[in-house]
Amino acid sequence: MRWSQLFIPTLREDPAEAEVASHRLLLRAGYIRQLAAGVYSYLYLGQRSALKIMQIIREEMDRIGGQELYLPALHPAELWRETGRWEQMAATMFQLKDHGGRDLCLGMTHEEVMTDLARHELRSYRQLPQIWYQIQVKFRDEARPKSGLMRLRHFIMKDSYSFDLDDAGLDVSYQKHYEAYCRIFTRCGLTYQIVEAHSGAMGGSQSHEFMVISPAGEDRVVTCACGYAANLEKARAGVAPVEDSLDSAKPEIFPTPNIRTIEELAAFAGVAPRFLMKSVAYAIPPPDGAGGEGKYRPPQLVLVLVRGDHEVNEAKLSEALGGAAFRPAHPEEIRQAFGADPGFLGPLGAKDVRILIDEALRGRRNLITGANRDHHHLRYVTPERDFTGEYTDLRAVSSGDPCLECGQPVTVSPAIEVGHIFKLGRRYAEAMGARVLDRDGHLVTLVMGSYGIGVERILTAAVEQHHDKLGIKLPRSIAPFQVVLTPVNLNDASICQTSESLYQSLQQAGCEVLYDDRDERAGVKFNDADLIGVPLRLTVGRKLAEGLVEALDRSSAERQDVTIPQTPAWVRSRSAS
RNA sequence: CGGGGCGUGGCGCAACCUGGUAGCGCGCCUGCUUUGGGAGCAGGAGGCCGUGGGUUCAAAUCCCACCGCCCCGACCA
Repeated sequence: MRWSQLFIPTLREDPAEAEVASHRLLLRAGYIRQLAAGVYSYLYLGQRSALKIMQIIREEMDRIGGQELYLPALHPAELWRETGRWEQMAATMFQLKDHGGRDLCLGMTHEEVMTDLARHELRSYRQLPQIWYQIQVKFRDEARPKSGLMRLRHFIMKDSYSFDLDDAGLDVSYQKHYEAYCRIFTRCGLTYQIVEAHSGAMGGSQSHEFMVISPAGEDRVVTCACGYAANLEKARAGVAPVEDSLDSAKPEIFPTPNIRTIEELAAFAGVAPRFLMKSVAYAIPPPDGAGGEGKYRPPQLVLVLVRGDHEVNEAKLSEALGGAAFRPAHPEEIRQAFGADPGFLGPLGAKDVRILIDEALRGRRNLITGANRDHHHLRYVTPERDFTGEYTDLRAVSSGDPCLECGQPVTVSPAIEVGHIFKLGRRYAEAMGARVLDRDGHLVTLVMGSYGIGVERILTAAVEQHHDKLGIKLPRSIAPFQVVLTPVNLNDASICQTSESLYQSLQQAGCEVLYDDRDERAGVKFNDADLIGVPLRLTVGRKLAEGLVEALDRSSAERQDVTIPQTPAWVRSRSAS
């Protein structure tokens, strides 16, 4: 392609709204332009990269026997009501009405549509297993789109769904996806980490996420040198033992005027935060309609106790509460149940409150905690002796905690989620009646898996992992072009002629070549080439008299002179497939 | 949804506080010169100052409301 005829709107300056590197560079390099918050147009270069990513995904999905479909993005509400997700997902789903007032939505994922297809068409165990996938736009009304292509309201996802007769079949389909995903992310040039994941609102028994460690990431992963890796939502770790005083004193109230935070309390009491017990109050609202007409039912309050220097992990809390919806308790509710303001709460004397105690507090004694009286705390509080509750794992792991597998300190790192695989089990098939006859002629419910990859997130993560001050350094496999041909001065007849003929021969050799035939000064061309991230650059100029072009590897900065006849072969030897 | 910031030619910004015919850099167009890391000179095009209302002789500027975008938090498949 001749650059002079292409639309590659590079920007000399950083756009003001872009903060993270990938967002800034993709805008500057002319890959994308914003239409609205979380909605982007993919321009020529961006689309070329996206198509390469999608092709890699397609090849690897086909390789595990996946069959590509294309399903509607516009869904009738009834389908989502069948699984209860019309209401459950309402906050992030684009819901709309047609002229006749019928409820519709824009698909945020396709479990319902795929399962609908399966229940209508799959009749017999002989048809199983099936893996169906699509590469489709998804819509999510994100509360807060951000960081360019990192969190979008409108994005491309490869989503696949497996249908098996039994759990053993699902294990096989899941494993195939696991391996396909490894190949996909490796081929895209990403350094990634596979972590145990929380399956959240998707439901299901087992789940892994494919994460790219990056400061721009929104997720947090816990990793250990021994290989343990998990999403922070799910991660577990040990705690270093704490030496409590062996004093057998009874709880004793003491005044703590205006001391509301753990830090203030620790300083005031002259002890480290690990000797404090933090009390966090949550409320579980009663289900709608419960309790009869007009009868107010207060929410169930839950007091979560963690060590002073620990944080509550709400994903774990959700699990501990059996998936019930919960929220931080309101100040009035707290006053009602505890008789004190937040900051002075504790487990002693709380009325009608369920108490959950983090495992890290097991066996501790003589702790300091709130007295349920404003401006007062208690010391010498010992769990079991002074109060009781349910022990469970509720805290967020932090860097330095000992790994449960090997005892070494774990690390918490920010990461970009590029892929997620779930064992869904029978949840959707059961709700929607997707069944087949088994060998014995019995109707059995299908066992499903669901597997997603964010196409834009691969591009974003690749830019985050591969860039420098000058611009993008995309891996060859997903770069929009393999090589940029840069004549230093087109007014020089021999440079011009050589470049033209080199352009022809590179094309004939099957190289994806971007020919910078613009009437620009060399500096402009070099800077643009560096910015847009084409892996190889061929400079036609100074050394032409010796019959040489200068080759540059953008990534390694390695330079090499190549004779003109050898150039196409040299490029091909360094190009992706 | 809570907190903060910002909206002025394509991009980055100034003018706003202290009201009086809108300016700078980059980019764009034309010509000449130049040509290996974002050239020089000369000439030129391009702006409902986010939207609506109000105050005023007069509003980009002051007041009110709304919309949009960004950041932090909450939320998140």
